[in-house]
Amino acid sequence: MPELPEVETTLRGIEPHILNIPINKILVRAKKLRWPIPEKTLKNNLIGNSFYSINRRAKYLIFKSKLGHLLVHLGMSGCLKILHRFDEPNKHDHLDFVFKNGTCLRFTDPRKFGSILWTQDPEKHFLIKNLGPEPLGNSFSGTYLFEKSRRRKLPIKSFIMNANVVSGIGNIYANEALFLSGIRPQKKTGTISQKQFETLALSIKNLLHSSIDQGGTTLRDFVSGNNRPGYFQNELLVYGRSGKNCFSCSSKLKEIRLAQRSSVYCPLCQS
DNA sequence: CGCTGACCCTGACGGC
DNA sequence: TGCCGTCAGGGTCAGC
Repeated sequence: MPELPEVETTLRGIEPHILNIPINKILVRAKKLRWPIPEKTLKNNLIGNSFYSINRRAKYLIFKSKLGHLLVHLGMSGCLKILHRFDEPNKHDHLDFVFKNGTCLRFTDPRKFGSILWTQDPEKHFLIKNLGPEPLGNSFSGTYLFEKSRRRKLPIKSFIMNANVVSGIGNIYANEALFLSGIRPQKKTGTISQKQFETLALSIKNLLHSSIDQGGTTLRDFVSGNNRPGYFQNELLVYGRSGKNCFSCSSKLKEIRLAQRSSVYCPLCQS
């Protein structure tokens, strides 16, 4: 399941196989995911047309074509795969783009929390326009977080997981980044110093970079677009390790729930 | 405006 | 073996 590095890995995996190849067929097998799939619009605009680029914004993939743009979000359980020849779809294979050369781009999503949408102007789309800066971009920094955080009372973990503050930090990386920064997930956002925010912003950038380098985090059966699994799960320090010993000080890691998401931290290393 | 909790959906897993 | 409750990597939205 996709966090930002998985989405980036997916982009890099599928991009070489589909750019500038005309689309022959679009097969839609689900009526709706998070929102209804705009089947007619997709067919009217994309059949005979092709994608000239794919970009990522937060966890959205934007497939650009000359008539408009396809917006894809993988939700909790979605993935995109390249098939070099057409295979019979399984239960949760909701959408296929079949290209002129026989390549098939297939969207699979058991939980149907993903999104398939069409837009003329991604920057103005309601799901994109309020997103905060990219965590790997230049405008995301400790100073930015500090200024945005004053008088905020919510837990720091909820703050950095809010896509309007910074886009693309999911539960795994929020837990990991707070551990690396020595900050407890439940600490009130407004009480955190500028220096701590500098550490946190840097931790987030380092974490995401190294995860992307390793092809993302694979839990259960996530497979990137080029069918290679990621290896970052071997490096997780706190996520999924509740009750186990801290790698740094050997204390027993604690788990609490914040906004219905599991939050694991070291009671000694994080304060 | 800021924040919390309910909700969308399917599948896996543990306890009884 | 099956039934039930809980949990899962995301995100929106109503309501206080």
